Amino acid sequence: MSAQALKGHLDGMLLAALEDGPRHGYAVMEVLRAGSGGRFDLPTGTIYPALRRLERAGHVRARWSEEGGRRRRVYELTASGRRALSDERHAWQEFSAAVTTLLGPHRRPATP
Amino acid sequence: MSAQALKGHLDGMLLAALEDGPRHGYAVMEVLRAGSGGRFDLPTGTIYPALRRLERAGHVRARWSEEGGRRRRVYELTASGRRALSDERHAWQEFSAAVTTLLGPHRRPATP
DNA sequence: TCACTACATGTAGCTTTACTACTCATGTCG
DNA sequence: CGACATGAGTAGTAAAGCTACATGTAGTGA
Repeated sequence: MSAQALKGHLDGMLLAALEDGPRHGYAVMEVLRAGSGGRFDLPTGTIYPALRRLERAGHVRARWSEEGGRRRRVYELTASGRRALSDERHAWQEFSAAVTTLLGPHRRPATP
Repeated sequence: MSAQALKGHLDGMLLAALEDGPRHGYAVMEVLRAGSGGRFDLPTGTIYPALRRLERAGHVRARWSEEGGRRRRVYELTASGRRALSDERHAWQEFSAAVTTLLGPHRRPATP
């Protein structure tokens, strides 16, 4: 997977990972890894700053939770986050359709 | 379209635009615009540096052409460029499948 | 007990890549 | 003549993910 292939598409996936309920960062990381068949095995240096970005943007709300001596930062979608997710889904459909069209498949010239 | 949605995917599309024969930069630009239904209306500041990048990488070969007082820089795929295009197509399929899976569609909870 | 691994969060600095905002030049159409 | 499409290019900027690190707890196996 190219280094910056997911530039601009990560936020949508993070929001989607939070759609079914609040999750903490590490869990979000595993959702991405599992849901992509291991292709998106993102380092913590990617995931945590991205979540903070979404928090600053008002798309998620965060709180600390302590369970069994384990502190976790739990993120939850806001209304704005749901709207953003919907927008991202729409944008992704348009984007991926356009790229798929432009990228081929290679139609080899007819040999009559 | 999000500002840097195509980070990392542009090169493949440029290579694809050159697959059916040599083209100059401006023509490549129009292939992307037309082929995306107007969604990828990229500024020259994006397209020309990108083509030079591909040239440096050895994926395209460039030459000057003069027609009717109009100088054009014509780009052509190299063997390495064809390999790269094939790789990009494969990477795109994996990538887009993973994103599509992760992004949804939203399965709303059953209401029995 | 000690080491190692999984869990859990985070930051500083780097790199890549596309975008903005220009410059320069020719041909054509009103 | 002026505006616009064609055609190529650069300098500087911003964004976003990655690398490499720091920090700490809990569990597991030797």
